[in-house]
Amino acid sequence: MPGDSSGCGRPRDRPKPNRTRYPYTRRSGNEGMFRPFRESVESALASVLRARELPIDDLGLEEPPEDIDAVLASSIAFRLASELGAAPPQIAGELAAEIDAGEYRYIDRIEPAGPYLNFFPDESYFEGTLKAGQEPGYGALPSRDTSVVVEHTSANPTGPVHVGRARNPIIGDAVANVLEYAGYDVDRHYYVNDAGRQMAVFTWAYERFDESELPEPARDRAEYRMVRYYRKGNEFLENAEPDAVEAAEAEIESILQGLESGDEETYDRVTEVVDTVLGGMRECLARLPAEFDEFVKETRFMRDGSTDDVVDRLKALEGAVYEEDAWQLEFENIEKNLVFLRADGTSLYTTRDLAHHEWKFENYDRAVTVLGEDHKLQAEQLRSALELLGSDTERLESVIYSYVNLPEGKMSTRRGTGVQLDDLLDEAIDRAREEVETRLDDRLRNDELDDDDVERIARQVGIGAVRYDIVSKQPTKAITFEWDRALDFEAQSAPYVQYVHARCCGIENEAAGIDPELNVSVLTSEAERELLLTIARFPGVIEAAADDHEPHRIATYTREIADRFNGFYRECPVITADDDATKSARLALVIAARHTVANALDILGVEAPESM
RNA sequence: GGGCCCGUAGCUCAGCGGACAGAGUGUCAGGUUCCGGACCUGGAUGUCGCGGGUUCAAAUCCCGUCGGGCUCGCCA
Repeated sequence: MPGDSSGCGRPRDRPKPNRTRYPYTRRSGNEGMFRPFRESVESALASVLRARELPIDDLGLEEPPEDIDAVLASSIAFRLASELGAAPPQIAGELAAEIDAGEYRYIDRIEPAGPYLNFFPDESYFEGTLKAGQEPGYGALPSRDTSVVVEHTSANPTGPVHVGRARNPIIGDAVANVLEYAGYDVDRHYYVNDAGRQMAVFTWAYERFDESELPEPARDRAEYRMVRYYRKGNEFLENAEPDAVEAAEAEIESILQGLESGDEETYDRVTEVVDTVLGGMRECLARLPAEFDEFVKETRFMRDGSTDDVVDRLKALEGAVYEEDAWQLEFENIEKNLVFLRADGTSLYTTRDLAHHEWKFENYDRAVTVLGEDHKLQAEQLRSALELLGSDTERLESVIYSYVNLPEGKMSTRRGTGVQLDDLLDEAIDRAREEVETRLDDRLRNDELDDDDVERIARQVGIGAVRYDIVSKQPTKAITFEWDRALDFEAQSAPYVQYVHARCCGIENEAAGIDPELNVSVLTSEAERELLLTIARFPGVIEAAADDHEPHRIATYTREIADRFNGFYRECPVITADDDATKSARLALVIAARHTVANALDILGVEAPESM
């Protein structure tokens, strides 16, 4: 949906925080040749079908199997068989003969292969790919002039980020990245649940208990110090004398009421706790790194009156009922009612989230939310309620992931069970460091890594491996966390791809006296051609991954291009090639491959080391 | 019990209407006087959970069934 749908000042006017990870990409992109080639194929097919007065709504386009070096194929002949009363292979042959490939850009020839039509690229396709690949921003698609807010993580500020939730920032960051590469104007939001009962309990506990009553924090950082109050408070509420619990509940209730009525003093008390804990959590997330343009607090939508407004409009809806001392909304296709106002007049999380999402719709063209599968029902209710309130919910999309569990069960901040993300990252870095050090002795390359390099590589490889492991799988698949599996650097992992990038850098460094040249006429070997074809596909992969919010496709692609590059590396020496023309052309190919790998890794949030 | 998600090689996973179901790992056998061996080459390995159906074509869509996860709070 191009263009502006609700006209309004967008937050993109605000200065963005410094996200230093993206040194060159996403601004000066180059979309390369794949999509233009596909357009040519589409118009070629459409034209021949139109001439026969056949429908053109489904061209049956697909990518051919690996052993066929066509860029695209069509299975249209199957669909026409009954209508034309001929066998698919015959139809394919006729169609191929009726299309004059010369009339269409980038298409060299069209060959029937049984029932299929294969579309082969001409030299300009390879030339254009090599040229586009020279640009650091290769792969990034043209601007769509459409703003998207990606909300992810949004973990309650109750304590350290544990691995159970780690999928959220990792998937969320990659979804935001791939949308950015696909030409959307992206903002990343963390929605802060600072108005719920959990925060009232936390605030009460923080004020009620003294640090001397608490155990040592597991780590010297804000959220680790603070979570001790939260756990202590919850333990108290479960085990203390009834009178004491009652008094505590009264205090908690007064905090909730204070927030609801907009009491400044209450707000300040809660905010102190929220901001302190959140500050620590941000430091943890920054290690991934997952950074945000804005932390949006739900109290904002209570204080500005928009939640009250939503409540009034909900009450006026046909499905609104007052039952069992609460205002509820009935849905046609969801069994469970949405309770949106308690008898005491306080709102609920989803009520505030409705106001939040209306605000998103006012400020962005589209909204994507990354959330755990346990929130799925709530998300469906939210969508339906928004629809009833008059929003166009086509603009809202969810990415659902299932939780990472321990072999022994769920992780819980409140109970203090689970593996902290900090611990996982530390362990990953430690194991990566060991790996670097054991490999130090038998490195072929003579480039003297110093201690800082070792530390850098350990961090890039260790954190990269954790991210890659999570982002490379479909989010809907359940994961049981096991240390050795999560930290396996062999397998299909980040280091394998990172190594290709480092190899490219190594070659480029050695190639000091050689100038890259965009001369595909000397890149004739199968390995060179296949690498170029793989590079050419990159923008198409980005487009598909962005359309479906599936960053794991980028991870699959990184393995393919890494395989292709290693094949090229084996067959085709660059520095020691026979003649200068070959050296220069191959160097250009290495550069294109490096940009492609770097940008694919960038989308995944994995660093691309120059040496390792 | 109702709803949703997942079930593909021993293990971890791609593929999600079309050309013989693919990788990695593990296992077996090999490869570096040559740009980075965290690499590469080759062999072996599958009732795509099971049973029906739709289709010219099903791992892919539909129905049923079994196994696992999530969910069905005036929590978030």
